[in-house]
Amino acid sequence: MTGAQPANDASVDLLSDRIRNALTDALANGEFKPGAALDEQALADRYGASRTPVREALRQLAVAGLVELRPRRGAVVARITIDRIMEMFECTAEIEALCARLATHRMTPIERSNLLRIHGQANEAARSADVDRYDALNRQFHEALYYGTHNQFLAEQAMTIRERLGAYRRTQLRQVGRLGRSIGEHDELVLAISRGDGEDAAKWMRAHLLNASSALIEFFEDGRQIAASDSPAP
Amino acid sequence: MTGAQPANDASVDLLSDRIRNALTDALANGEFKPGAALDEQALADRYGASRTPVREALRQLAVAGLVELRPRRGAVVARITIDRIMEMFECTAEIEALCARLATHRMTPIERSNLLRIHGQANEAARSADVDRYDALNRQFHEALYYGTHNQFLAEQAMTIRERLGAYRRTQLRQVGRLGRSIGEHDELVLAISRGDGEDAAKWMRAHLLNASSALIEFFEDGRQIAASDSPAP
DNA sequence: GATGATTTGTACGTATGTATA
DNA sequence: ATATACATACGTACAAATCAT
Repeated sequence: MTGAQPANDASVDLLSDRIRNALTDALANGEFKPGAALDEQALADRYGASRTPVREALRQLAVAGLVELRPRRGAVVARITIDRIMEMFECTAEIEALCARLATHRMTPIERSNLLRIHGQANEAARSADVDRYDALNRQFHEALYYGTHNQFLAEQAMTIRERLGAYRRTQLRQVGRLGRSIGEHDELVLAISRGDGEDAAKWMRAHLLNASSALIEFFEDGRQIAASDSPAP
Repeated sequence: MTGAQPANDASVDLLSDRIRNALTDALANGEFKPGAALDEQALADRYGASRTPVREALRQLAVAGLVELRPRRGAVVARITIDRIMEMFECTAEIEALCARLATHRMTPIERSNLLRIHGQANEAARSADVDRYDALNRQFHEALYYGTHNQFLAEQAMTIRERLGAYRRTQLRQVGRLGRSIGEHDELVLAISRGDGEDAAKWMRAHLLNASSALIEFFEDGRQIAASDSPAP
């Protein structure tokens, strides 16, 4: 569960790569809170390496948008505003809607039946309220649509954005009732695909993700902060 | 002309940043051919620095997809197949179509009139067959649409992809007749936006970029290779 | 296939700029 | 406001792997 970098993923015998992957996972899991300082020496100690590969990993993560690099002032976990999360959700919603539209016409019969199988399993997981299992199947479902576009580049873009939203997506699924509604939206999406109606599939996918977005925003406006703000008192 | 990295673009007093920017430009201009080896020491000499900042720059460019990093075997300019370029063009076409649709409804009057102004200037440049000027205005035109979506994240995504296609886009514009057709397509797009018909604007934008794609493919299938292949004889 | 040359990957040292007392 | 402490940025050194012969 690390990335959509094109090649290079093969041999991960480089320290800097291992550190980058470890940090990516840690960030996606919310292990480091937004705004938290990422001290090079501390990370070097944590991974039993010198500062050099840590620095390289941090620079790479900065390009991917996961950490913020302030020249000569160190790296912090990317601080993110609610507005930006909303922007990211809208972007995801539109790109995944696009994937749904293209995949509707391009999936092979095998891919289509695979999608249905995943959807069925997700339904079961939802009935037994197994959030973690549903989360995993949900990801599989969306990834099946990415690759169903038969456009590898687009699929990578979609994956990358989805990964960046990962930490926020999970909180949202745990809201009461959200899981059931999510399944319902998938139902409609799958029906539209089966009908071969790409535009309608896109519409349902967009609605699905915008609903998830709304759920998240409500959740946060119920008093919680997103970033552990460290800005000084005015 | 450097990038869509969120923050950090402010103070470029870091050597690694300057080198990264210089390399980005060099790559976009086709100064280094795909598949060409990027020797760390050679680049360090070229930029009057040590290998350390060069390495950091290369790692960053690898995340952005501009160079390919083979562990312990050095970095090469990202090799790209025609299929992948087609995928990238389709992805750009769809994402820019999306931008056009959103921008149609979201641009402020000022942004709209600015778009029209740029379009007018591009028309002039096209009439005088000033390809370089047209190229610059064309970029402004598309960027105006990105930011017209009022979704900063989406705009950054669009910019990043556009940059990655930069080196290939230019060759395509120099084909006979392509420039005139490009203007005609912009005309229709601008009309649709003025009418407030977002769906139609999206349609024209998609067509515009897919045409550019076709032009490029024909160009390459006329005997030219994309990557200076260095694979060994079979 | 073995050996030498070249280049990468990592560690470490030092200077410069930033934060803090 | 000045000085001290500290983290970063860059350079250099060396080990290990790749390549060329």
